[in-house]
Amino acid sequence: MQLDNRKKEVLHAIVDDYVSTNEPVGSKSLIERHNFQVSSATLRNDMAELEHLGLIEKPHTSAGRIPSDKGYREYVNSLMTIDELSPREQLEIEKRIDSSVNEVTDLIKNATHTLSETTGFVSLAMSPRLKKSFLKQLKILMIEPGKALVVMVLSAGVVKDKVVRIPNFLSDAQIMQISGAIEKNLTGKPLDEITLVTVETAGKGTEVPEPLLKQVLYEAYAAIKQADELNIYLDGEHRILELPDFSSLGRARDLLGTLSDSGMVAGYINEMESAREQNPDDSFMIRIGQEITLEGLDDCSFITATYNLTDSVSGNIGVIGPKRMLYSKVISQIDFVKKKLNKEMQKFT
Amino acid sequence: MQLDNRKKEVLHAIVDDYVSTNEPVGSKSLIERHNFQVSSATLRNDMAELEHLGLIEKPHTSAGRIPSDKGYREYVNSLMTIDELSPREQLEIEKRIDSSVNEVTDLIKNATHTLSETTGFVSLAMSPRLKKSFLKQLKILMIEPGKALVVMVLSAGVVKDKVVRIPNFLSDAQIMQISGAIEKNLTGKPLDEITLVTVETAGKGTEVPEPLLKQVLYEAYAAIKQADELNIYLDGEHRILELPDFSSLGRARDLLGTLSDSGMVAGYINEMESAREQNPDDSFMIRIGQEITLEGLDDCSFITATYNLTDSVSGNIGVIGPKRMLYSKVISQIDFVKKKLNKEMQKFT
DNA sequence: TGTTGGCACTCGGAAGGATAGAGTGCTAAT
DNA sequence: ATTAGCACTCTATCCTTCCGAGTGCCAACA
Repeated sequence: MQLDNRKKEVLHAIVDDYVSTNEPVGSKSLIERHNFQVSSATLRNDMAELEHLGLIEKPHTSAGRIPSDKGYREYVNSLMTIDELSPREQLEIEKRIDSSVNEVTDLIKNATHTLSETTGFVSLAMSPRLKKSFLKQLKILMIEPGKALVVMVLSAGVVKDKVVRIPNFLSDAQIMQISGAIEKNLTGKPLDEITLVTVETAGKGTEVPEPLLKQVLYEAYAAIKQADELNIYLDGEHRILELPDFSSLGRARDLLGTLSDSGMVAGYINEMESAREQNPDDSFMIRIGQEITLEGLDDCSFITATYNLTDSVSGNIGVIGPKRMLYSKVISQIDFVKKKLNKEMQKFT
Repeated sequence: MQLDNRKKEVLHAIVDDYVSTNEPVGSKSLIERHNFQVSSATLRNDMAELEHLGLIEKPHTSAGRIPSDKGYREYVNSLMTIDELSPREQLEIEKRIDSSVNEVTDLIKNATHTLSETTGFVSLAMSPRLKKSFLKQLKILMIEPGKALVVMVLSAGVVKDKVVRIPNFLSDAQIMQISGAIEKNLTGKPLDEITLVTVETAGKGTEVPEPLLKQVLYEAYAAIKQADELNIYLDGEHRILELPDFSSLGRARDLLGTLSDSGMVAGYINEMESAREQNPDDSFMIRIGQEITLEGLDDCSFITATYNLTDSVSGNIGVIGPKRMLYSKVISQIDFVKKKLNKEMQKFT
């Protein structure tokens, strides 16, 4: 994109003004609010040019201009500068993220909630991708005849469990034997290398008769697989209704409808994440308007950062807000929450 | 409330018409849609009377009438008849509630989701009140130095756990000893009779030095207390935006804002539940419009039923919808979901 | 060549009637 | 107790008008 300096400034100013006023911005008000050393006619020429390039557009003939998706994109990529949060703001966030929790999940929910409160938008987080983490412990506890609890401790400091059904007449001792065998043989293996076959092999040494053993092993396998399922934590959905951008109701409905399908959202985030991994420079994933392929999010921007629980185990946290947002501010808020999250997570690993 | 038969019919007809059309209903359209053997003028007199009694009201002078909260109340208490769901509808619900889950919590979430889909409203459930259930098992598992998992199995067939911090240098054997002592002494005690003192007494017999022991016991106590905390499961919040009654946006915002505070909602449901326990005849709790003391729910009705996990352990499931709803239908839907839930829950106990 | 003042033109939104229609309450007759 | 008839009320809708912010373009200028 070849833009001379003044045109860049004009685009910058248009985005700023539109973000703060929610009104299409015209050449005259641009002159009034900013110190351009040229006349409004000159800006009009520049604006015509910017419109020609598809960076801004008119809602109708005799209105001012608003940034297009492409305009926001240019703004985000090359125009804006990101400041650090003020100490006050940092403190506020630090205070809200309760560091006394004992489980990673609670910490993430906490951070998500804080992020929604700080930005005023919908926030969301993806649970850590645990595929690369490995089993540190696995115990099967008898709950009652026919029912057991599989407890797994993962290298990332995460504890997962699942109630499973087992054959009625298995004894406590038998279960412990199986449990021990699995633990002995699978400890240290990354979750994504554990298959049904691996588990069955691991259980070979025990003296439990074949069909019963097989069932328990299958349930253990299912529990392990469930441990690395991804979860989405959403927060502050109601805030979307407070934004003037969504006063149209239909928009808000579509958005909330889409968000209620967490499988879809998780899929999309994964997609974004793999795109980001191509460019490891980007520490944020930013999708603006139509760039988002989820239904009902055309008027939104979707910004996430990647947090790290360990080197190989990461997840995402971010917000969904209107395209018309203070990008630099929101990005630094997400960034700070992410950093705080990373810091707190070290305690668990 | 003294109403002659025709006036009852008139009120009934007004509610029915208003529910189905969402328009204030006038005397003339009443004649058209129903077989009243009298003239519209007569109905006008009746309607004036009903208005005088506060059962219906006019949005403005020259409009038809709409039911007031009191009118809906009268309708719900004495006018409507509740039909069973059709076999088709029953089947639909049976099919949606997945009975293959292994945990009570999943079952409840499942039922809540189904209820929202069937009614088209926001649905919600309260987790079972476990105070009266008793401890069947309690195990403390060492996760790593300084960290342990407290696993509890309750009489109601519920498994709860919590990660807790413990003194770093406690050995596996010491933990097992404490765990065994607690289990031995507290098994069979209802949760609401377990206090910090009870737990501390239970731990007396062990050979673990005092301050360390005390810390572990405290953590165990906290885990037990956490087990009977109440949770709210919400579903289908976005559906509220599809209802014409909430097209005003402000209403929807307030509603979703209130619902996002689950502590508040839980408190309110508990309040309703204790009111219901005074009249054990009522199998439903129905609150209409202003009867609801939660902020932002003045245009809603709140209907819940009580499900039973065991005789003494129960929770609630229901919906929040617009006052203008098909009460009889919604009530039978909730009732059926509740019955199905009760049936499925037997598997767990 | 880039910049500027000037000007005619456009269009949406606010403001102000006018009108239709559904509904009401009241009165007098049955 | 019920009914027909009628004058009255109020909202929702449609039209028109009008204002003003904003535009594009042109001719003049540095």
